Amino acid sequence: MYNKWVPILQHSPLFAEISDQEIIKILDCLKPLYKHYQKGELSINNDFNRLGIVLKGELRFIKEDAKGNRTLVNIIKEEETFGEIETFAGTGLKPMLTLAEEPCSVMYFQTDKIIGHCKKVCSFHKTMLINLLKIVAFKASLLNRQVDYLGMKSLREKISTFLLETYKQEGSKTFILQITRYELAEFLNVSRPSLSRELSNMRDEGIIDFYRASIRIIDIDGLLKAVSR
Amino acid sequence: MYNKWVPILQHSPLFAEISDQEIIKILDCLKPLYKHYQKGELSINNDFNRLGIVLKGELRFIKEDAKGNRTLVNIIKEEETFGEIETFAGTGLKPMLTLAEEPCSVMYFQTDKIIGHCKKVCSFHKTMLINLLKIVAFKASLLNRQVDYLGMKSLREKISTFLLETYKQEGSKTFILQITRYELAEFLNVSRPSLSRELSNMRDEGIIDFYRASIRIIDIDGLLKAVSR
DNA sequence: AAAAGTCTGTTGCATAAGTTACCAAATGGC
DNA sequence: GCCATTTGGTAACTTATGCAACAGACTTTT
Repeated sequence: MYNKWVPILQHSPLFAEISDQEIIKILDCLKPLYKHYQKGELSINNDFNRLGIVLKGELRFIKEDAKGNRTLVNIIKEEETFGEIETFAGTGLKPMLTLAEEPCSVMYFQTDKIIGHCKKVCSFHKTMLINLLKIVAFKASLLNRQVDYLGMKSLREKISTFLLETYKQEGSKTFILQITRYELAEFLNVSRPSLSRELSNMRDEGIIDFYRASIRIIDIDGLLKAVSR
Repeated sequence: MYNKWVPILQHSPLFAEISDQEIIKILDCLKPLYKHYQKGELSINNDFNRLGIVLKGELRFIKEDAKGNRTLVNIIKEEETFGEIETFAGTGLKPMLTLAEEPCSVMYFQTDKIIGHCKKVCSFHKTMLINLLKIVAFKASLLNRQVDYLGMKSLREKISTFLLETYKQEGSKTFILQITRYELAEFLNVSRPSLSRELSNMRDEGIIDFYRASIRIIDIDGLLKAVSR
């Protein structure tokens, strides 16, 4: 019954280092729920007491406020998990909307079955816990990074940090950004015109040069100066 | 040798649901390093590949930028752990300074010993992993909350959210804040005068009343209006 | 009780960033 | 090749917030 999904689960970080046979055993043991969302289906996810993994399609998490304004919070794609943090932190959960743009299949694991002290201490169960630990830690480190960015006082500092980070990653002073201005502005939590304005200022000061997505860092020290508050 | 610290470890979330005897077994198995920091000792923590737990005293984590400005990032107290996120996420670590204001004892566990596939799958080892998972998930949920606050566009929204959160928690429209204005301003990532100014505005609008640490919510809808963007 | 220190509110001023709008350059469909 | 759409830069204007400085209320020390 579950076997159909093993080839997909196999590639999920949740089942890293776990063989096909073991995955089947785990599924037999954890008895996950299986849920299918129709194309365009919008549902309220107010039960966060379980760990989800998207098997097929993608699931969009949407926040809706009292006025009915909707904000896209997250997109979970195939093989990715969601709900780990709320589940294991045991903190209050914010009910959210989920939207399936395309048909979407999801498997849900009950928390207490994962965490519960089932006395048969199977080694693959332990591996799964380690995988979960890595997944949650990784998400936490992403949040950490986001907190760092959001906490910066000036737009100049945000931009400089971002460019230095990209530079370090790319290994070259010239690179092509993989995100649009709008996305970058959203990530830095500023408005797009403000971002463009400040980028232009930095260009006028001879710190960087750019044309659309391609950026060239001219004066590294200029960037560093903005970063070291 | 390790036994001395068992009464302290016992109360740490890392060893929740684990008996004294089992703790000793775990220590025997994981062979943690033991380190003592002198009063006032300042060291560079550039080796984040291990999980720390403070046994005695407290350890301050300090960020230092190129210009030498120092910012207090975190204070880890007795029985609390640190370094889990960086350790298990396997992400690049930011070297930080650690400062022991008082004499401070710390135990370090090597990551690979916790995560490594030692074939003896002891049940308490599994419990420890679950505890770790909960700790990291909880820290992630705190980060989540912080991201939410930092991402808000207006100070009014930040204050309103904070007051509504406190109201829900306290169960009364009148309560005493347990933090100073300065600390609240820092948490909301605004300047203290700006915070005071906006609080006063809200008072003038009849939404709240306050005197120093004591706050009274008068118009819940006024708060909600600011929250629902 | 006086003095010193801390916490908080208030004000005026400077400024960074949001907003809106518009245009140009690229991209993609037909 | 042409039109529609997306993406990005710019400018004028408004506004929220930071900053610096001061003053009053409370707290602690002596």
